Amino acid sequence: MTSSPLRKDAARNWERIVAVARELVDEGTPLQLNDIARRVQMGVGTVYRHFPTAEALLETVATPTLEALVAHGEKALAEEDPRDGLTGFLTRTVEAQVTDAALPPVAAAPADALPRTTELKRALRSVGTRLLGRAHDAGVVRADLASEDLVPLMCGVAFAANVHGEAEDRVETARRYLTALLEGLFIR
Amino acid sequence: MTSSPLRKDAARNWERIVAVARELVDEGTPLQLNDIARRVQMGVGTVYRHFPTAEALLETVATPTLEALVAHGEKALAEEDPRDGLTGFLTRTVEAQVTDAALPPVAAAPADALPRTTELKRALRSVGTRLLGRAHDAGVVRADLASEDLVPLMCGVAFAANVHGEAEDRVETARRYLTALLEGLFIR
Amino acid sequence: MTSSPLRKDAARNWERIVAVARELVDEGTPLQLNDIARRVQMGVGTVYRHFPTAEALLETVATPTLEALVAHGEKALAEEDPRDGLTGFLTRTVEAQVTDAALPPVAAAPADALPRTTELKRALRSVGTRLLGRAHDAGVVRADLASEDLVPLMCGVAFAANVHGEAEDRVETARRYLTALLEGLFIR
Amino acid sequence: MTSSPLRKDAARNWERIVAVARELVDEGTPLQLNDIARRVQMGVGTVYRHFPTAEALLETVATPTLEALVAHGEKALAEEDPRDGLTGFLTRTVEAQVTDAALPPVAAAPADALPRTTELKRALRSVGTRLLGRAHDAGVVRADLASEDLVPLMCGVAFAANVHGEAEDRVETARRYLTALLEGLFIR
DNA sequence: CATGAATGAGCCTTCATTCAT
DNA sequence: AATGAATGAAGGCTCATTCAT
Repeated sequence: MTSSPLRKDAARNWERIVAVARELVDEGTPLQLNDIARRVQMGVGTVYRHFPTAEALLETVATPTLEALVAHGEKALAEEDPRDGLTGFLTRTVEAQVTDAALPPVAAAPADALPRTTELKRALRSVGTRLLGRAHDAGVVRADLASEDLVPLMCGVAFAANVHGEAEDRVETARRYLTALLEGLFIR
Repeated sequence: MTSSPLRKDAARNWERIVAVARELVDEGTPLQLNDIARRVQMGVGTVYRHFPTAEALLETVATPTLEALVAHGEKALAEEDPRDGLTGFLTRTVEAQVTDAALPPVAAAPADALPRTTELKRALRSVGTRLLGRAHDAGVVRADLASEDLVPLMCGVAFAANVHGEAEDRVETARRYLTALLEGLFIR
Repeated sequence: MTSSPLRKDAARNWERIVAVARELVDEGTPLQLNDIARRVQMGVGTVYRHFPTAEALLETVATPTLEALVAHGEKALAEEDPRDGLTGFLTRTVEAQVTDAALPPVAAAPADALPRTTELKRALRSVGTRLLGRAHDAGVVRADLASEDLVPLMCGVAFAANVHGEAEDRVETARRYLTALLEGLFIR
Repeated sequence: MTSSPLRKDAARNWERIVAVARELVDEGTPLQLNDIARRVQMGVGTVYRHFPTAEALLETVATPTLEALVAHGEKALAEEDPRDGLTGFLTRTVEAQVTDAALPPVAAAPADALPRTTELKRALRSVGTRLLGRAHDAGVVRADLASEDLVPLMCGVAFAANVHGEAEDRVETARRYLTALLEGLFIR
């Protein structure tokens, strides 16, 4: 009844798969479970057991980033200035989207493959809502900006930066776009 | 032998293909030349003769909208107020992107399939540049906003609206997002 | 009842087609009637009227070379030495096969598309037979060498030279191979 | 995960495919992977998994013959008379080319699909070179005959025999042509 | 005669998913 | 649990040939 040693094996496999998937995402290669199985030297079946779909794997790859964003958001709630808190959070979010190719599709997807993802996205919206609420309460933000707009807007900014150019200054560009947008969202 | 404007029957086929493609685009179905051939009851070869790739067809579908945008842009140059001119143009652009599903992929694509598309996109950027130039000259717009940013930003706004919800209020949402952004772009 | 002016047109078209086909053959491009129609700026139908199949066109392209070979063969009959006559003829034949890419397929084909080709190939075999006959009569050639072997052997030599290398020394190589073969065919 | 020599069932499929391919080759039908899949009653994917291209399959079909030729060549090295050794080897080679329709395209192809084929062709050239070397050393062969000429010449002889007639006496014809050629290659 | 649009069989290839081993 | 062979629908594209204009 002790946790069998297979557990360890399985865990290692899981890690290997995710690691390789991360590499593929980083180099812009579309995730295909067959392809991954070959690269990690496992049977397709094994990969499928761990990740029933490519989306599930992608979401898993994106998870750490999502977690970090949530964590950052929580911290931002401790900021003195509501405006700075919200700004910092949104900036981080946009940077993450532009930096981590796993994020945009996960963030924009209407449906999730993993419960964990749903949970994290909810948590993210939740901090966003709270941060925005503080800003609203302080009267520093446009009244017609709802918390449901935050994610779409961040996706939009990241998307715009990607359209701008495939170059390496996308973070730069994204920040510039976000700055302009925030300028419009906040009340002076 | 003279490259005539297309024979009557061929022209009819061309129209049928484009019409069906437009329907598919509207209902969100991805364009596939084989699929289209089946639907229009023509041999695949016929469709391929008219449109060598799905992109070419998509661009053809998008063409009227692009033309309308360019036309509107030209008119906007006649506006008294540089700010109104630019705003009107960008609004139309965003509305078009949200309204016509053929536009976003064409607008965001780094390469075009048809010369006509390249031409239209160039024309569009051109009016945009001129409208922005007037605004710059009048000192009503952020100095760091370059004309190369216009297209990406409009794509971003439209994308954000699409992420927000698949519902029918996307135009509404897009306008709202654009308003906020413009608020940030223009100098008060 | 006078030969209509269309004749002239048609003749010019015919020439254009053959000229372009020759170019294609020379550059190793496979002959496709559609392709050719585009290049000569004619309707496919026109090309088809002149040449019902690609083979017919290829044979037409090969015709002048075949005629030259026949002509040379006739002259070779006038040579004093039967051996020299045959040798010269075969050398020319092999050179032609290696030099003119239209020849090998036509020579090796079991069936012809054009009567003219059949005629020429027959004429060629005929001179070959007569030249070989003279050599036989003079007792300078292996008894088991039949006139039906001449064409295949020349095709074989050319083919060998082509296999040897795609380089430009194929004529050279072909001559070397033919020399060796002739050494074996003639009696010393 | 260890690249095992193939699972039992997979091996059976492999054999079936190769067997059917061999039949097709023998009856002169061009190899098409889809066609084969249909004939062996397997999914196309299965055939593609085993043989990525038609060439790979063709080479696989040709492999046993190539192996036999190499084996024969090795034995020929043991022959007393260098001339007999070389003659025997070349005869076998030509016979194989005329007998096995899989051989000519593989032999004449400038590039190979399978490493095994490259290996075998190299081995074949190698024995050829050694056999020719012995003949050269014994001074029984034309000085201008290089080992690179062997393959082309054998291909040429086989080709000539095929041109001669599609009949069943091609082996006969090929032998006759080879005899004549050898007569010219060896020094009396 | 010339034109060239239309045809559509036919070939190639990929990939998500299942399932026997 | 792991494996990886098998599947086959699906999509892409070409090209020889016909025939209405």
